[in-house]
Amino acid sequence: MPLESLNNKKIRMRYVLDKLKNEYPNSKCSLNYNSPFQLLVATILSAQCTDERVNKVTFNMFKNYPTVFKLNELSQKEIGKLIYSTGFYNNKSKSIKKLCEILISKYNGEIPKTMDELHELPGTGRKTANVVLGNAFNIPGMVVDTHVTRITNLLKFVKTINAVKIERELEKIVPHEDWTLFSHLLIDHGRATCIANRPKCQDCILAEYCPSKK
DNA sequence: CTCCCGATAT
DNA sequence: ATATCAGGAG
Repeated sequence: MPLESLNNKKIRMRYVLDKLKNEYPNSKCSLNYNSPFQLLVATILSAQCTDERVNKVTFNMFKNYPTVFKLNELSQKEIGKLIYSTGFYNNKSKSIKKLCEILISKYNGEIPKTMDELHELPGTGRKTANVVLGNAFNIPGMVVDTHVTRITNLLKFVKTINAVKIERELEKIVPHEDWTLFSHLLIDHGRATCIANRPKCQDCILAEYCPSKK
């Protein structure tokens, strides 16, 4: 019984992935970065903030402070000024300042490549860690953000808003090689069509697979 | 669960 | 006015 329902989800997921890949052939990370460190910082900044705004902030920030060593020359307060417009600037600047210190003292300025090590870093939860693993190091990670949470629930692939549970469920359903791409596809679709609180179901390419279609 | 929090669209 | 934006920490 559980096996049958899992297989059904895997089959339905193949159709959904096929549709999404066809609709968003160039789907990829929309944060701008030139190194694993920059991606980590940009992803921390992206909490409850549009990527567009993060890119505006990091454009100037990474131009003047491109490395962990350069950025660490700034105080928390100075970092806070640079990232102010992304919101939560107090928490984020505190995380980034401490992040720089730990990366330098413990990792010789490099970015660790395991979930456990990344997750211990300030401001770095599983979502951020998986973004870095997948996009900077090509290590497949299931990123569960606001779009993935919303759309996988609407599609009834999962029935929970617990990010870890969603991650575990999706890892069973989505092919391993597509884990990183999957979040990018859903983010693209969430921005273009399956928009929070006003989904454009009439224009949705997934409508025939969506139990929540209006 | 609550708090952190500015920018933007509706 | 209100909801939402590539969440994380306590």
